[in-house]
Amino acid sequence: MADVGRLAGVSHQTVSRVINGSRHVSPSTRSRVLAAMEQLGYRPNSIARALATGHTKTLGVVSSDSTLYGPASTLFGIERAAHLAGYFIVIASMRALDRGTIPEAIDRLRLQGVEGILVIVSDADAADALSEVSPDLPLVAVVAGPDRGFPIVSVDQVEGARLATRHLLDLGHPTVHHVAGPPNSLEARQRIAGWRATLEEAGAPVPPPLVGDWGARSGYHAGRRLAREPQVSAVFVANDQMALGLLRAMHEAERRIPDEVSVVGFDDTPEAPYFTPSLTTIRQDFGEVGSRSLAALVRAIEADHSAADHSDHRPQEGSIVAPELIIRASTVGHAATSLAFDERS
Amino acid sequence: MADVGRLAGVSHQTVSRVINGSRHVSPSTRSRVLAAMEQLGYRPNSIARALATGHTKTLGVVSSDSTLYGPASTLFGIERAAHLAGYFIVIASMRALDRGTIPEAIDRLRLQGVEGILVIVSDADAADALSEVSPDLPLVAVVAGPDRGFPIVSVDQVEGARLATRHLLDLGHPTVHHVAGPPNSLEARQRIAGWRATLEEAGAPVPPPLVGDWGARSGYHAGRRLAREPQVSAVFVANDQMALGLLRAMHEAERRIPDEVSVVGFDDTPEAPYFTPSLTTIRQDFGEVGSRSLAALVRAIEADHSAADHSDHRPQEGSIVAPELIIRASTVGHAATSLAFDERS
DNA sequence: AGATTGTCTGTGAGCGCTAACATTCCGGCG
DNA sequence: CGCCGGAATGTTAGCGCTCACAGACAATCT
Repeated sequence: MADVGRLAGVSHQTVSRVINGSRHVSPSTRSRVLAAMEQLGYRPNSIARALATGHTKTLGVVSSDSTLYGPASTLFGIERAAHLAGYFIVIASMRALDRGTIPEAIDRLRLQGVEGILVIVSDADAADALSEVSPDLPLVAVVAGPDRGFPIVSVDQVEGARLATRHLLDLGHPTVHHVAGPPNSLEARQRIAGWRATLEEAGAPVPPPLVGDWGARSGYHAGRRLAREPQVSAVFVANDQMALGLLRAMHEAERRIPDEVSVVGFDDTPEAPYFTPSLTTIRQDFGEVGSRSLAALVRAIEADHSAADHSDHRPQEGSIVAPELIIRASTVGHAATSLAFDERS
Repeated sequence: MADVGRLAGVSHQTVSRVINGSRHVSPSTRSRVLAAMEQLGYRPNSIARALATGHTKTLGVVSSDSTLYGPASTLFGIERAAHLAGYFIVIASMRALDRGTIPEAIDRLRLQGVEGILVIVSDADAADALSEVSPDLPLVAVVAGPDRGFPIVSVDQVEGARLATRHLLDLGHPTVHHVAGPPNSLEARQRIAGWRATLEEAGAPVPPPLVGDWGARSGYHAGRRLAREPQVSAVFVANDQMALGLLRAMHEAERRIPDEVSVVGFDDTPEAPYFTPSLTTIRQDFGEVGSRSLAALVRAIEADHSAADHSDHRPQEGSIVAPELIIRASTVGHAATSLAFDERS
């Protein structure tokens, strides 16, 4: 920087002013400095700047290392939004999102100098552990469920489950069976809650939900169980992968879909239209969740910088994204909802 | 740090020595310092350390923002390995991996102070652009194809395609049709090459490959085309998602699988066993690719630190991971390869 | 005994930048 | 004509840490 200044005939501080776009630099000086920077191939050192300013322009994302469609999509939504906002994303993934690993990951990121943290969390225990994290850093959670003292952004899981269940009831099914996600998953719990509430409101019996682990395999096993029960006519499966397994099991058992059994999934993965039959499901806009959560975090950070009172770093504004019912052939057999329809959209 | 030193009755430098595990600190001093750190809640500032040492312990990953199974799995493999090696990962994703965006992303990361860069690249033009990136930073590419002047880690795509094609030929099919990935994808090209070479070696005719875009939808359209041609008895599809679409199209056309048409996919996504029928495919160990590429990068960086000669930052050691054929019901109908088999493993 | 080695600790400088204040210069005002 | 204020620039002092060196002291060797 001093070299640039020397070449341009100014002080290092004026170079700094040019870099930071200060208004108090004359146009001629500015262009001389820019030329000198160009000539010397100067690149500002963001580490030194971070040390001097205390701002790293870096955010941490804590995530499971799962390659499930949801978390991965959310992560990329976050990265895109961060890029636009001028922030970098450093990731701390973990095999298991349990009570212990969350604080550890947050600590790693804190040491690394991030200005704020986004946690993509599904496990209930892990979410509880979040409340105990010391609030010295802005933090936003992408997590289903009730308020926990920091901003939350997520898709409305209860509403999604309601849409799915109501759709099946509206089709005339006496009740709707449910293949749930793992018991520790907050999303799974919320989907159970939405499903149950909708059945109860309709006065329909509430069969015991089967429990899966999000994987196609567990959906397959649930499907085998359900296929054996002749009265099962409608199933709401808590994600598309499990729904795939269930479709497979129904196919093996020669239970025709949707004539004998209607199936609704959750997520609307890109493959869902190409299942056999194509899957009615609940679309979640993960990209939107990612960008909204990032926006909330950036707001919190920038409020923090301007606020004199640095006591509470946990702003309250969260955001709920609405889910959407996508009707396909696993619930309704007629042409308007066939593949051809999907292909147009 | 000075405060800690004062409390422990030593200089700041001794505190630094304790933090960095220097051997030249007496046990009693060390424990006094540790106690003082604990008492004051001291956290070392990694930014300041990075400024002083020049090492940020941070690596950049350039990746498309796709949520395809392959790139996402590789990314998490990288993160896991980086964690173990004591490095942080900052990601720079991009919508389109074309010629222009790669250098831009690398520049962003460079400014941010990363010590090395991993590029997960599929697009041929983007890979070409890589060769023009100034070699002032260690760089490892996760990319299919020939040597380009920097270390490459990938799965052997040609071999994978050979395994798939040979498997189908061994089953007695006169030839094997191919649904390829997008023309710009290096993986797609390598898979075409392996498929074509295997057919030619066997003296089988080489039908023109159909072109897809990795999405299930394009596989579906390819499937509709192929289903119309009665002589088609074996299809090698360049990834599992497209294979799903193709299975769907065959099902609609009432072409029975594997009796009339045998299908092999590529990737072995977690869902592949639950397609209808379950999909024979080529397994790629993406996690292994991730960790090997990280290891190669870390080696390059650490060689760099110790080497007096800082002229060439492009070590030549790459690594090729072997693919594996997973036989399931889309090519062989008998019991040994049914779901039950998969479930055991 | 003196010289030599080794261990432990302290001192000062500086990594590259920005914040705060100081200075210069200029035009416009009474 | 002198004074004031604002724009442009310079000066100084850190940000929190590590590096290179220097010093103190004990143990070992000749």
